[in-house]
Amino acid sequence: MTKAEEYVEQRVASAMSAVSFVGVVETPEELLADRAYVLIRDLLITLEIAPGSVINEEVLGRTFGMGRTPIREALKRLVLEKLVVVYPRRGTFAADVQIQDLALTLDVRIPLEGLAAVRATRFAEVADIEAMDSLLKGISADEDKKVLLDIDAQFHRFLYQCARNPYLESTLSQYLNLSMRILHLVLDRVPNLPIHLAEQKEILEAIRERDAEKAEATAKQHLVTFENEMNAVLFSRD
Amino acid sequence: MTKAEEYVEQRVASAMSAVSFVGVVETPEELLADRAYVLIRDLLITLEIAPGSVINEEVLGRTFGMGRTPIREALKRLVLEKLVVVYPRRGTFAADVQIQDLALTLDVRIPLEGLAAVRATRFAEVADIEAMDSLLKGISADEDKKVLLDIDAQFHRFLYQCARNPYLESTLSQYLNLSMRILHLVLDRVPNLPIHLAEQKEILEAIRERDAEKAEATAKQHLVTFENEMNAVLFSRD
DNA sequence: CGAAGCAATCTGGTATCGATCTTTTGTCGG
DNA sequence: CCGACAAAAGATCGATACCAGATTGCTTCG
Repeated sequence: MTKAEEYVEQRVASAMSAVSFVGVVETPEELLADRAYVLIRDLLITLEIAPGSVINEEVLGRTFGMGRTPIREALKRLVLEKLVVVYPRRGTFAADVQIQDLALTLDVRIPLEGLAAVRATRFAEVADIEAMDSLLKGISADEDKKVLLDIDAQFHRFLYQCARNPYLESTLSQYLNLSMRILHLVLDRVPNLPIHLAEQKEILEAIRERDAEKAEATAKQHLVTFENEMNAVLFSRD
Repeated sequence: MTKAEEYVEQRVASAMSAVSFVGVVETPEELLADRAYVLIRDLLITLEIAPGSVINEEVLGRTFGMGRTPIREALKRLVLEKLVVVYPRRGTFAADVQIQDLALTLDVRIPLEGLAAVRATRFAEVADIEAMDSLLKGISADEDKKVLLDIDAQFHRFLYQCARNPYLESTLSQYLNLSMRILHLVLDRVPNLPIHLAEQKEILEAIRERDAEKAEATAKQHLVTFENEMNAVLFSRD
């Protein structure tokens, strides 16, 4: 076993234990390919599999206790989401993170999140809004960064669901994954996540008031803020 | 072999012969899975595989002269694009076309096509614009509907490429596929495709003049026109 | 006529073979 | 002795064939 393999296996093992309580051990009811997808995706997003590193199908399969087929299906899916790159008959790699990709993905995300916010003002149910509201209110700004990040992702997924458009939801989810990966990349250098929390409360308020224009504007602004912060961090070091 | 299988096989065989001149027979350089993806996708878009009909992996594999694995990978990809539905351990089916899906997909497409048009005004090269222009000019409005449809798709793909954003391009391509499928559904009832040709010329003109605002507006309007036409046809029969 | 059981069928997953690319090693020439 | 080219070994994904699990539909028996 090479050093790269050992590294991956070690990282994967820790991730497995972290999610082991989610799925029941003795019931392989869910599809192995789906399980593999979630596991590998999270390893990529959290950078536990570093960008550019080698991904070996057999090693992953052995680590997860499954064959190569579910792994392959998961990887093919991740290729479409641009988190993984496969060079035929050569190897599979975690996709590199290009700083220009931040701007490219946000170009797409910004109008779509705006659309999602507009639709949410029409379709979000009061109960959902209140649930999200209490979640946001229950979080103080001095939480752990990982927690704040998780809340951030939850809020966006909530927004996508409230838009009641499965196409929009799945497209935006993919882009959120890409953004989360970039965020993890500079996680220790990003200064203030609390501001995101405030902006999210503002978006939620606009949805509650059924103010489509305000919801769209604040949702877009939320991403612009994010982009500016990222650029400040990314280009200050460069 | 069931009747459904015979039907699919027959349809597939005709499609194979239709594209056989494209790929060289003796050189399996390209990946079989990619070839299978394109073949099956086009069969779905052109409705040669009817919505709701059964898709049998083995039958497709035999028809294409390959095993089940490439077919499986292609189908998994098509599931993500929502052209195919798989019920685990039960069967695979061509996704149904819901009339509401037209509005849902266009909701997403409209802002993104606008974005693509805006970006195209910045990044499109003169040579590309001229090539597209001569293609559009060379087509008269009384061409065969299938030809006009193909031109329409080519124009959109051209727009996506000129936007110089691979994320945007791949996302929009998926939505274009879905739209093309709906278009094929009502192909014999849709009245005037020539108007699309005129609108496309207008979009191209805006790009040539580097008028971002006009390009965005006309690109969006192009889709609104499409939506109105579709709705007129779809709901008039209902 | 209804329910239980069996057979057929299809996808999910594994193991294996094969093709291709990379790397290493060995040889030859300078 | 060193460098370059060539051949062979290693590694990885691509594809196939086979087996297993699950669901469906039919058949048969009460």
